[in-house]
Amino acid sequence: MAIDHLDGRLIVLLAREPRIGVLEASRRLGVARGTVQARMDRLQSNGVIRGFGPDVDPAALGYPVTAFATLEIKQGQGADVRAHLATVAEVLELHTITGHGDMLCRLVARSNADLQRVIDRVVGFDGIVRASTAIVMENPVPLRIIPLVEQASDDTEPG
Amino acid sequence: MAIDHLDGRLIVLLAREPRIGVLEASRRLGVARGTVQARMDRLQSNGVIRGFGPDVDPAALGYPVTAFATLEIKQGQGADVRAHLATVAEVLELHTITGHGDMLCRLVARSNADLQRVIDRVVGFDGIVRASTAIVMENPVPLRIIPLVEQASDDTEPG
DNA sequence: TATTCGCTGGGCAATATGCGCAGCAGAACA
DNA sequence: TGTTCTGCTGCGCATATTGCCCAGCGAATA
Repeated sequence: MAIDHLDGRLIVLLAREPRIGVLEASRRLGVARGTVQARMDRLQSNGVIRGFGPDVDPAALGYPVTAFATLEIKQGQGADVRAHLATVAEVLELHTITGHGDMLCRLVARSNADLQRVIDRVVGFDGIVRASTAIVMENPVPLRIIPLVEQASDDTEPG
Repeated sequence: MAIDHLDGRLIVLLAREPRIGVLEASRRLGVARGTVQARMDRLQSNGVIRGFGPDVDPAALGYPVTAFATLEIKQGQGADVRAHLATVAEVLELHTITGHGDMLCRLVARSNADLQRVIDRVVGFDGIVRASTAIVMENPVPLRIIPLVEQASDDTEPG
């Protein structure tokens, strides 16, 4: 479950040079090829590494606007709302949360005007009582995981 | 900029079988190897595909708790706050959003109790006036991009 | 009509992969 | 103290893939 320092270095290396081969990775890390192979297998069957899916930029696809919407759901309609939102391609992720509002979702749109269409599509569903939207202006820290990986691997093996 | 249907199929294929080679991809798509190579190069230099970084699961690293925090920032302290949050490994992403100079960030923690430590760390900074946190309970739609890719490629080439 | 562009299909040397193997050091354990 | 695991090493081999070249060809374009 926990990762050691070699795992951490391997993940960082993979993040930096994603299309690197096992052999080259073993050279960079200074370990045997079989070791890298075994570590990668373990990390993947552990679920630490879910996959190596291509990291697609919505903006480059023509969806440069990102927003977060907090949704208030009618009692007992949760499952229907989830199913509805799953069918909307512009809904990139959906969470159920504590506190004010019941769900939080990340939306993308082709423009600010187009965002209105997306929101209408999202909230145009019976179970949704109210939606409150915040448009993203800047993204000073894009989604990242490497610092956490380094922290986790340092926790395990301080050397 | 826009992607055609072949690009879409290629991205979907890469998403489904990430460690696939160029040759195998060309066989699956029924096109020449050079074509796949050229498309991949183009998608990457376009910025449509940012990379193939390993998709690491924070939960498997020992951080199963996710939360979103909305921050209220003291006027003119934005840059300092951004720099501060960038140093906190548990801050996985940070956005500035519309409203009153506010920010939205995604946090992870080792437990609900540990989340308190993270929040203290986040808000224990001069420029932050107030923080409101929503803990994620379920994640019905994990971060995804494939439906949007399919939509974008269908827009371009309906056939 | 001439040109450009993207795709095809082939060939080539160099490289990487998947796989198996034995040896070895350290840790756990009786 | 001796035994058993476990993980890493370093090696070899057959096969598959890569990176790079080329000429031809059809469609769109000037």
